[in-house]
Amino acid sequence: MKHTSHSDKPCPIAQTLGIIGDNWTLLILRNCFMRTTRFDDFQQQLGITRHVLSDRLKKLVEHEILKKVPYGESGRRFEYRLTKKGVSLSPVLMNLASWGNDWLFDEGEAPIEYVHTVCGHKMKPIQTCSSCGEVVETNKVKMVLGKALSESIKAEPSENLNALLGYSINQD
Amino acid sequence: MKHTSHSDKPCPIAQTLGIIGDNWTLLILRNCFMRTTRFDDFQQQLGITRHVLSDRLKKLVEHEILKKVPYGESGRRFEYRLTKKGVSLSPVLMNLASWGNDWLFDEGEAPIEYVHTVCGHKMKPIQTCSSCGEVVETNKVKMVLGKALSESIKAEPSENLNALLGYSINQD
DNA sequence: AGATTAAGTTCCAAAAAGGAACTTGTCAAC
DNA sequence: GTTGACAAGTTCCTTTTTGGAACTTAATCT
Repeated sequence: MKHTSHSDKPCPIAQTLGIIGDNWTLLILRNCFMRTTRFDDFQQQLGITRHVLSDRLKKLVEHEILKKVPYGESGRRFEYRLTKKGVSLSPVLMNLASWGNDWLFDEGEAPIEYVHTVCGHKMKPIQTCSSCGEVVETNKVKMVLGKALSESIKAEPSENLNALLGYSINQD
Repeated sequence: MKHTSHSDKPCPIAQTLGIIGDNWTLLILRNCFMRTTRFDDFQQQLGITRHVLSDRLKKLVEHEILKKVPYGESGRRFEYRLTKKGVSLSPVLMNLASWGNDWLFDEGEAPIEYVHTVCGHKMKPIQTCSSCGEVVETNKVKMVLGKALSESIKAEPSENLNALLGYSINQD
């Protein structure tokens, strides 16, 4: 009935996708990271319709991923700027880019690459564990229920319990 | 005119989002990582309509993110399983989950957490540099044009060159 | 003053998603 | 050997969301 926003589910992935998981928002954010700040610039660079752009920017501002900053004397023109919350989406974008480079382009033909300015070399993002610092392999990670969700499950046992227990990776 | 797929742009983020960047695909993949393999299970767990689910699974199989494996005697029933290409999307999902945990829930109330089974502790994914191994801060990364894109830019200078030069991060 | 720019709105047609029932081939039980 | 249930989709119709283009409003440039 109501257009199902994923935001009511108790899953951080679903809720995050409820905010940024549509066809345009992550591209808007990509351009934010590339210093685009103004309405018409987003519109032209992305080829998005003005109506949809307006909606998405509003939503991003509501969720404090962007902030709308007046500029100029009159204060009637605005810049959209990433907040800390917005900047912290950077790993999501970098991993999307890295996956695209790895799987959608030939070796050495990746259209966009990252350079780590600290060491000066080309880089890919590598995931490590915040506890032990080691590189994390996908099949060495388990999902576990946090307090809130495990309580809500106890209160209302659901048929997709299996979807919440953990995961392991299928080969090939 | 044609429904703009982002796939024709020379950007790995846009192309990746052209494949997995719609409202449902990443949730389907989340459930793949949680061992869901069958059509009806996806449908019930996600509450997605069968038609859309069918489309999305087809697309994921075409892009070799999932493979469709017959099972049972008749071979007329199928499992959808992650390929290597699909499994390598794991960092994207983990970072979405980690961002959601950090920003959408209170301390200690995160509904789903990760445990690194090597060290046995709760973990968040931390990005490090594939060259020097150090932790990567967002504002210490620069985007650079790869060969293919810089050639294509030379051939056809575009008004959004600025969108391709690099980025730095806005504070707050 | 007149033209241009910025940031949106409004309106209509086209595309995509939601909802529910229907199909097709298998298996298992009566 | 007919009935019922199941798995994996399709089909059909309605509602929502996009796309495309023009219009608005106020401020700014020339």
